[in-house]
Amino acid sequence: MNLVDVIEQYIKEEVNKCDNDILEVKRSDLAELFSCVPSQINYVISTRFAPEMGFYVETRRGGGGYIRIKKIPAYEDDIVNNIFDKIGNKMSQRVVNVYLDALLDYNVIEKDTAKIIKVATSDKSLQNLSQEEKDITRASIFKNIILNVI
Amino acid sequence: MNLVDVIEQYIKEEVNKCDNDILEVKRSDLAELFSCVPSQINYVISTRFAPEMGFYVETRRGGGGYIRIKKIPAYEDDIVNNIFDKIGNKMSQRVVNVYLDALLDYNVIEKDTAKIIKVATSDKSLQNLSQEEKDITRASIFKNIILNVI
DNA sequence: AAAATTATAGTCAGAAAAGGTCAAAAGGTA
DNA sequence: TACCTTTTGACCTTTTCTGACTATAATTTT
Repeated sequence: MNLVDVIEQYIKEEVNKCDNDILEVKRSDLAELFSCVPSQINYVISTRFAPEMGFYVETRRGGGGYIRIKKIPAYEDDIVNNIFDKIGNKMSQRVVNVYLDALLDYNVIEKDTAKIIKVATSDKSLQNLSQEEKDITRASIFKNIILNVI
Repeated sequence: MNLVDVIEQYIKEEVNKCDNDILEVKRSDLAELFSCVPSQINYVISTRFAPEMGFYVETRRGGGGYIRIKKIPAYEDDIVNNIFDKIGNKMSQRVVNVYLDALLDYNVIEKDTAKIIKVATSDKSLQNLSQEEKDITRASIFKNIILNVI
């Protein structure tokens, strides 16, 4: 497993441990913990904790600076509609996973179903298409499944 | 025996040795092991480990990249095997339905799964694509899901 | 209060570490 | 010979990691 993956997993676990799903850390502490340069942490944050991946990140520089990572709460009431509304006409594979996780969290779908949707919308299944077409098709498939199956 | 065949056999043995029949290797390691160019490995994968042959292959580029080869056990089933033999790289919506009915008939898949496949491969879900792209993508989604649910 | 210092975090470009593609050359076979 | 399969290599793309330099906030000094 890559360093990014290790750090990503660590942060996710820590976030889950926290009340309100808000974690506050010092970038330099993380860097030290994983023996890497501080900018590696920025790399992890930007590739794995972007808003479209279901996280809000706030930071502050200077003395007492921090990185605050918050899991975006899924709205319990009518999560399906909420997700549907948030979907634009393009979706990356990662974003699909974020929503599937949320749907699983709230027991809207089962693990097997999530797996099937994941495969249906995977880059692998859409491999003959360009990146743009992949993302558009993914969003379309996902929406249709939500409307017709869930 | 050709190099392709040697590598094919090696991979098959290794996959069998693995738990869950999932093998993860580095392309460069394989290439080194068999003293060949890395792209030879791609040749082996694409000619011997295609979905039609009962394998599911995922890869990842970049640092820490890999090739993951998964054997689909149920592929030994005659029904599945037969269907895969017949599917080309394009499928119309009608053909998808025919095969779904067959798979349902033989209890290879469940009703819910069939429904998701039907929606995912519908013209509606693929509406942004040309007819040709629709049919290719449909076949790809169909194969990938079947390989992952049976 | 202003200036200097210290403590953080951010940015960006380039190196490194993979895997992918495609076409040409080589080898076999009907 | 004509065709199909295999092998090779040059070039491409993606992902990760590193480090030099920049920006901002708090604290200390003058």
